[in-house]
Amino acid sequence: MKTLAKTYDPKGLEDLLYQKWEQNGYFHAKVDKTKKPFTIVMPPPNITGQLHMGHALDNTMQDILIRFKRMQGYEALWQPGTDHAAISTEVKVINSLKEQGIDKNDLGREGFLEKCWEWRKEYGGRIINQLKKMGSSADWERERFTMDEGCSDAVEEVFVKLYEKGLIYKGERIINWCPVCQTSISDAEVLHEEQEGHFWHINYPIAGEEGRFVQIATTRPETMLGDTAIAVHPDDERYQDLIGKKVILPLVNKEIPVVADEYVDREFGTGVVKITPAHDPNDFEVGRRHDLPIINVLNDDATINENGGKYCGMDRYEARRKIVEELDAQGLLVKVEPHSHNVGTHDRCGTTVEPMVKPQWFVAMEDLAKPAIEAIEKGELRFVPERFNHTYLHWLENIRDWCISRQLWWGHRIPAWYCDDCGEMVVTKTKDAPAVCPKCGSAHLAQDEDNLDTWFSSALWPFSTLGWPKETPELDYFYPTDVLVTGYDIIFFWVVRMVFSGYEHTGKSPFHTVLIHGLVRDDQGRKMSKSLGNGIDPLDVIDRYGADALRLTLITGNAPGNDMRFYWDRVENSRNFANKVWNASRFIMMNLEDAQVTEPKPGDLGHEDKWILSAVNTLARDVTENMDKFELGIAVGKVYDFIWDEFCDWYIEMVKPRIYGEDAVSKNAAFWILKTVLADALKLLHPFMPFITEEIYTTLLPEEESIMIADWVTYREDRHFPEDEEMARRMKELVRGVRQIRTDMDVPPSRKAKLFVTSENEAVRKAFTELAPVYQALASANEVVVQADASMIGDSAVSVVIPDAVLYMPLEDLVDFEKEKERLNKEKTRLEKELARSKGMLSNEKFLSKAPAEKVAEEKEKQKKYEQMMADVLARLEQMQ
RNA sequence: GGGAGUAUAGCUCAGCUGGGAGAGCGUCCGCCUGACACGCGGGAGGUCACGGGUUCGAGUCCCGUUGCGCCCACCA
Repeated sequence: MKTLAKTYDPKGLEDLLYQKWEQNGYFHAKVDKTKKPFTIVMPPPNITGQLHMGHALDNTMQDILIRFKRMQGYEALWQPGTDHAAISTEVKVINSLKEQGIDKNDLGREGFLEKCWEWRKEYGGRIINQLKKMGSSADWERERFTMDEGCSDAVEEVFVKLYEKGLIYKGERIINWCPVCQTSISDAEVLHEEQEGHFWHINYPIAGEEGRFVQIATTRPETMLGDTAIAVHPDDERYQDLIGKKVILPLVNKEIPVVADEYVDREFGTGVVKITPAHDPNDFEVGRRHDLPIINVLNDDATINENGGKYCGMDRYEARRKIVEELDAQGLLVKVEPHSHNVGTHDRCGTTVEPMVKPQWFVAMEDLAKPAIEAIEKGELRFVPERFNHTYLHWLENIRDWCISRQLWWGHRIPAWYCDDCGEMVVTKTKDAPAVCPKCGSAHLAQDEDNLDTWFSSALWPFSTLGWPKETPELDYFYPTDVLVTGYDIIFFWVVRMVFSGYEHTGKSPFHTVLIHGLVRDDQGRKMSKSLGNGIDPLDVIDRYGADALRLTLITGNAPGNDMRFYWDRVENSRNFANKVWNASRFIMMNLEDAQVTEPKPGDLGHEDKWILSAVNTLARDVTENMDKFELGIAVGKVYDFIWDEFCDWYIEMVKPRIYGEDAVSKNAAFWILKTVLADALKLLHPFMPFITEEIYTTLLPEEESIMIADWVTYREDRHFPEDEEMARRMKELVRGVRQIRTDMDVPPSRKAKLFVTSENEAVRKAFTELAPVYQALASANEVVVQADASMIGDSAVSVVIPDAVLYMPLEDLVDFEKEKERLNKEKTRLEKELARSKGMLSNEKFLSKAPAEKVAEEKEKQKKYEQMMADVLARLEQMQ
């Protein structure tokens, strides 16, 4: 048997164990119809990514569930992979090229893509290796990439299919444009932040009516260059005479009409709105209703274009200043008010997005959203915690068409070809791309320059990774998957899109449960971010405290859906727990050395043995229940408490005398229990702390190959001993009482005392007699005498009164009678309070008639005990007079 | 403007279907007791935000108030 170091050192060990697991193929799941499948798809990390606390939490939760199910006998597949992360990667590669003095455009599309693939080759595996450091037991043999052949085929399959159904269309619509990234982005990628701005009130002269103006208010004066109307509410009395007339657009000096539209809020501003269809989503709609021209005044980089006349070439903000200045000079600026309003920014770069009208590709959402909404109602999909059902539904019910085209190079290119000669468009898979135009026969065909939103491919992840659109055995067996684990910030981007894609393409929800977690924040509650520099590197934590400690820290006391803060103190505590487990095991194995342990006969088990056996049995049942309900924090908390408090601080201390004693039968029983309970506890702990449990388990049981393939602990009726659990409770109370006395009386542990236990109850006397050695160990007693009454005990003793018994501790000269009386009086006060409460309840007729019978019986039982204890306390006080 | 949360010990947070107020850290006292000082034993510390209600009984359910962040939203 290996000797174990005094403190647990995870360094080096974790990597070795991981290698062993991987080499033995424990992570690999196969199609096995004799077993039930359990599947989780890993949210694919970006190839540009570095492991952060969010990944650490997300993957720890998944690993816990997978390991738990695997031990329960499921064929557990954790399907991993990485995401090409279109825009993130493209930006990273552009920047790294820039450092080498290379411009993306000089390389051309092909050249640039080569660089991207090089990047992927160099960094794409980095985060996977970091996930392995966490102990993630994903099936790496099945690792996929969103741009690998299969996933790309799935993307084109879906695109063509949806196009043919009319659910994908190309159109001139208003979209969100990022002037820095120079691409369109979807609504989900726009963050709204409240910004302090201004409200400029401007007079627009009414055409043909010298000196008459109409006042409008705007927060973006520069867009007036693209105004093609102004609008008032059709029922607004103030402006009835204006409807149908024209106003002169200042600076541009062009006549534009006054239209009436319900969109206008009479109460807001002046009740007159300038209409810029090219640069505002609402105005775009108004423009459509009134057939207004669309004048785009911005270039892709948000400078004013040639439609802006003399402002052409100016930046949007510079133009704004200039325009305001000139309006003021012309006396058309009425006033400027401070005004806070929401500004849309690009979630990736923070740039203020500019709504623009451009030809883009869209997914029509209305029909697709319907089954995804019904999924919740039908119970085919649920969120944990449930409140996220609302978040999900609300978004789906108000969904707008999804802009899927991106002006990027890295990613899935839109599979559409145009004929240069006749303008015909062909949408088909790349492998079926036409050589000549099917309409005019021209060979001048060019593929659409745009790419797809990166989420278009991740939306298919649960089934594309399993082989779809091919009907693979994996797809048949592992799909639909079971649980999806992700943060609440990803619901709109990913979860929603996976669900409607699942229904549309496979007819099923891709998973039945979405387990949501929150953010890991810093110790001040701030988001961890690069710009703040407050991020904590999980690898650094692992390096200092081990992966098990990090995992335990992330899971303990964290409720689903809630954010948590990261504290080094808590990691330390986790590390301490690992060390505790290590040392308890070390102690057991040291003593077990050379011992031939056999299963004891039931009659050879002591109360304490049956208690701890029963306790771990109950624990297994409870923990399993919590795991089934995804209450991971509660589950691990129970294992933690059991190991530290019950097993280490009580049971191990209790059996020390037997271990060091001569009674072979009793010794064997103790050994067997220690070994059995430890093995069970390790199994229950394994999903949370895989490394340390593996190391100890295989050392404790050298015949076992790995704890990963051990069976989960299940509840056994034949290991349920409620009487012994009760006995243990009583015993602990008594021992705590003795310890309290020793502290109160300043009795050093070195001074051992004889203990008397008196009880009128014969069964209790018997149990205490059998437990005498336990008391000796736990209460530093040199002898324990059990008797029926206290008559033989002198006055010079302190006592502890517990239900059914009184414990006396003769201390001869050490006793301070006043202190002892004080103690007893305190006890008396406590009991009086309890009795009053109990009597109150039991004299309440409503309680007696309405509360469940068991509760009433329980209360009566309590009262009886209190009364008995009170009698004992009073007797002691009497005795001391 | 909507929506969903949260308010429990000095700090950070658990507390599932209503009946014991808890953990970690911190703090006080005593211990290097033959696994562990990354430890052991014993304490102190809370009107469970506030006001109502339902109930025999509420931190736990309902309504309202206040504080705090969060998400969504096209008021120019």
